Amino acid sequence: MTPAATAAGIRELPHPTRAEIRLEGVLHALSDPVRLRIVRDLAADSDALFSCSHFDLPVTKSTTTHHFRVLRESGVIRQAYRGTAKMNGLRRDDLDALFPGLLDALLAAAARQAAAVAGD
Amino acid sequence: MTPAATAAGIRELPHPTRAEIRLEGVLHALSDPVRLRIVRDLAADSDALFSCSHFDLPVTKSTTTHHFRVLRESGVIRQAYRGTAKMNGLRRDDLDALFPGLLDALLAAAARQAAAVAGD
DNA sequence: CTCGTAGTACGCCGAGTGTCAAACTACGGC
DNA sequence: GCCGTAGTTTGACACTCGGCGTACTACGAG
Repeated sequence: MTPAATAAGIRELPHPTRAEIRLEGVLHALSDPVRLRIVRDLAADSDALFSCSHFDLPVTKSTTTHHFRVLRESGVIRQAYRGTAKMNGLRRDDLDALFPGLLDALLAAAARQAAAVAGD
Repeated sequence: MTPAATAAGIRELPHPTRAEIRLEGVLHALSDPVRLRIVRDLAADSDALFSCSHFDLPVTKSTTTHHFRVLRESGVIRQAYRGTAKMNGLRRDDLDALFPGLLDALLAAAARQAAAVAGD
């Protein structure tokens, strides 16, 4: 069925506005290893947009969809359809405006921890 | 009973070592409004230690205990007994060493959001 | 039109979370 | 020794989360 979906043929994805982004939500979204990894990959190429299938995640498609949804609903990423693919991009501008320095500190911390674990 | 507790009369609280602190755990600990508030209060007076009862939290004592435990086990705070009271302090040195700039960015973000909500 | 690929939706499950009340332990003061 | 205060523990509850499979809906290629 998907009631309001087939109406115009355009599935609008609900994104929180910048003002609606909650710090707790962002932290919760980033407290999952899979999602943290997605964000790190996304941040590595801030300009480029990646499709969901680009990521080599250790979970199934439905779980992937779930994680991307959490990231989108918490305001961390932005999603847009392009053909059958769905492109994902970091909302760096919004996050930097709301919480200056937070994203960079977070990414640096994640990179640092990844390096520590690797060299363990 | 509390087996190894009454032995010496000193209840040692298990803290993760600096190397054991995981970024995901810290983010998860801070993704709860109650715990984020505790950390903010703690950070306001980094030198001072506060007892659990010092905080005016909208939850019962047992829930408070639970939140403090999550914070301690994730490596965010350090706890020590002093008489019947349990003093709580931020592990700022460890966190700054592990994730430079993260705590400051987090606290600034929390303060910024609190101000935005207040002026809503 | 048909088919394949990309992603979604739904339901299910086990595990974990936040909350509470109630019973308990520990310490200090009387 | 007794009592009150501070905090813990336990068990219960509703809820959420992360994971899965399956069935489904788009869109593009042929």
